[in-house]
Amino acid sequence: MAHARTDILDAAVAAFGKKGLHNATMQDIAQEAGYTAASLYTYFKSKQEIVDAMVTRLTDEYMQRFEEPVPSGLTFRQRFEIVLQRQIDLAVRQHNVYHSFLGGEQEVGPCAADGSARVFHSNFERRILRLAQWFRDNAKGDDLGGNDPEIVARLLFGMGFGLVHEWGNTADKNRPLDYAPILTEFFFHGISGKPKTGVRKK
Amino acid sequence: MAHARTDILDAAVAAFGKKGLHNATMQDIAQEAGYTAASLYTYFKSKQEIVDAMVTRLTDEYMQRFEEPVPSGLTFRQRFEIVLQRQIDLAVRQHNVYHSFLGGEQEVGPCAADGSARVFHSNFERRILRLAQWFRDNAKGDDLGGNDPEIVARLLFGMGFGLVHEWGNTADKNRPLDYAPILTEFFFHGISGKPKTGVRKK
Amino acid sequence: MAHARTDILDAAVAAFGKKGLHNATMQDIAQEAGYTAASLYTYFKSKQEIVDAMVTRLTDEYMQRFEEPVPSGLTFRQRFEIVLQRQIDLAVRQHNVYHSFLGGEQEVGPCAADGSARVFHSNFERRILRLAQWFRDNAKGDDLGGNDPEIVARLLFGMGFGLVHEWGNTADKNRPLDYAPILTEFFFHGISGKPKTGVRKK
Amino acid sequence: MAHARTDILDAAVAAFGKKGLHNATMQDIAQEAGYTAASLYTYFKSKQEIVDAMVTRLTDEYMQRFEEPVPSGLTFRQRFEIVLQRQIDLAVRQHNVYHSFLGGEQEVGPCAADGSARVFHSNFERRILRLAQWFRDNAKGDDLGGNDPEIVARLLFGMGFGLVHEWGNTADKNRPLDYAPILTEFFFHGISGKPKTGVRKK
DNA sequence: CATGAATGAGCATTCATTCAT
DNA sequence: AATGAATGAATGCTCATTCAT
Repeated sequence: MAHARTDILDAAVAAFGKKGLHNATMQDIAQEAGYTAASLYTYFKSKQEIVDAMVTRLTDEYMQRFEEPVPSGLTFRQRFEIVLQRQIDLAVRQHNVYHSFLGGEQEVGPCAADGSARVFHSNFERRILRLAQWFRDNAKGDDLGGNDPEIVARLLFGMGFGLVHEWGNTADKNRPLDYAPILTEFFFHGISGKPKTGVRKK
Repeated sequence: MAHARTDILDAAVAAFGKKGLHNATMQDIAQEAGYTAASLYTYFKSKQEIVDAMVTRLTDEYMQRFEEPVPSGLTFRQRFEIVLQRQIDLAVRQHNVYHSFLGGEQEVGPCAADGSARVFHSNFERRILRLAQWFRDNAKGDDLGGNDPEIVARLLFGMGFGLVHEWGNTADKNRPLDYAPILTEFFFHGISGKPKTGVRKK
Repeated sequence: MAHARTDILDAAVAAFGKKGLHNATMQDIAQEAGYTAASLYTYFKSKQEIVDAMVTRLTDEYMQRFEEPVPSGLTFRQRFEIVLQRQIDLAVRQHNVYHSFLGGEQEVGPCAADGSARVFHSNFERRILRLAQWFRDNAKGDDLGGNDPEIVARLLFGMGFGLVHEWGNTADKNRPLDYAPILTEFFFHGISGKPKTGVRKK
Repeated sequence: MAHARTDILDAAVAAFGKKGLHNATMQDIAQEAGYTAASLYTYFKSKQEIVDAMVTRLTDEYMQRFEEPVPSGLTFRQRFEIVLQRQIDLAVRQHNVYHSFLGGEQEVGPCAADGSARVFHSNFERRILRLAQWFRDNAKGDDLGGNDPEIVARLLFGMGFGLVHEWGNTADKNRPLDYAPILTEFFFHGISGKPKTGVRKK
């Protein structure tokens, strides 16, 4: 049942957020979901599958933020701010798994220890790449100041990560979330700030 | 013997880099170091102690980069570039543990079960805080454009992390490492780049 | 399930009886109980908990022998013989753990290393103390010949232990068990035996 | 060197007294003796050999107490008291290993686990048997009231053990040690005490 | 002789996973 | 569909013992 899967995934998010990917046991997830550990296997074939499903769902939400339409006729910076805000909102919702998740701790399944390389293109990377793509799709002309979209994506994503990181271990969800303006301003002009108008800067 | 401890720590870095903090067993570390698992206990009391020692060593190296003297008479930006370059060099050397390490995977030590909350101020945070302090010590007047040093530190550290992140799973150490100029330029002026044009700026 | 716990405890008694408290492994107990070692953890949290439960059960049986009612209107010596016989019967049943158990091998639990002295008032002592209490409750006037109940309890318990001790390493359960009269007679009159002769004792 | 062996045996007594036969490691013994663990192997082939040597020494001391001459012309009871006092003195000196030692914890060597029954005729038993022999050698006529010497030995030895047992876990060596009269009186007449003279006992 | 260093053999314990009910 | 019960496979850690120096 699709509904049960959703519940379990939610429980997994909670459990992983509390204890980390490894320390959270099937027991933990089950408890959080109101099931017994054995029952989880009705819906998922293994712990790994739960992790994968959770990761996919998390990533899908992220990817989807880029697909949602943006009002037309806006400048690059305006579109940037809209999408940025969306992602920050998402990060807030995901904050409790943010680390376990983005850290991309190289999962090595019980039997994968024998070196069978796992193509685990980290979520961090996947997200950055999608962001880079967004830049390519949206930044025209000199919008990026001539910078490589991927580099720019890395820088921006990293900034967001740095800003958001401290939430990781706290339950302080009430944090002022007006990070969008800070990020935007910094992204466009660095610490120097926008050269406001002509003669300024005496 | 101090030398054996160093070897083991190096082995631990390698093992953790390959398999992650949890998946790497004492066996793995021992093998990497040319010992048997039991032998490690001659030099470290537990796996946790190895992790701690490794973390301490890694963090110490980082912290030390800030202490090393900088030629006098330089502008803020010049000093910034010097320290930045140092840290990038370090990151290159540490790159294989960068994730396990910075991710700060919420270690739940064997004894943490009894609720004694371990104030594990993540390394990520610790480093950011040190960087913020550097800004406070070195940025005078309008050097930071009026921005909060901690926020700025978060943004910069995050950028560096984003840039460096992709190294994590690769062995490609031959990467062009001229990230310093990119970071510097971006840090000071964002994507817009330095306002080059004439009349501006008085 | 309470029944499985009982089975395991029985198995533990057998295993500890054969190999001693330390030498008997979880494997041994499991085998004796028809389980695998891992399964024991479904019913007991640790080996120590098995030991504790076993000790408690053993001690409870002993203590209970004192609570069971005794026909009224009997002399001290008659009551003594009844209770003594009960305890001997119990000792026969418990004989295979008698030593490991009574020896009270100073358990150093895994966590006792931190110096938290465990007041492990040995079972031997506990039993003696209970016996002393029985004397206090049942011996009136000159019944104890003016002797300290605790001393008397020690002497009696010791005698029983000495008599029963040889069973320890043998499977010879068919031993003549008419120890009660011997103990009783000795307890009351020592080797000299009851002064039978005529005029004495009015 | 015989002297080193003695020191090590003393250390073993101390170590075993503190931690028990199993919990005391070679390390512990070595430390107590002022050696390193490896050095012990210069003098003893194995831990088991240390245990055996210690046991032998302890038992020898016990046995010897019976060999020492007793003034001639004494009554059975007088000789009894002398020998008893000697043994109590010894017990005091040995008290810290008394339990581990007498309990005869069925040592199962690392490789003996396969059930190869070890004929470990417990020290407890050996001592009792020696005591029984003493009775046979010294009790003439009706001295034992017609009781079987071995039974009597068991009872007496047990009494002594019961009396002495509480020392086990304490360091209270200053205990009043006038147990000899108590034991003697009890041994000869039980709790009833000696029928002092004729008409007594109205 | 003494020991620092190293190790093989074990052991308690955990956990993802299976399966009969 | 749900679970109680059971377990195989690991893993961190301990310790008696060996041996080159």
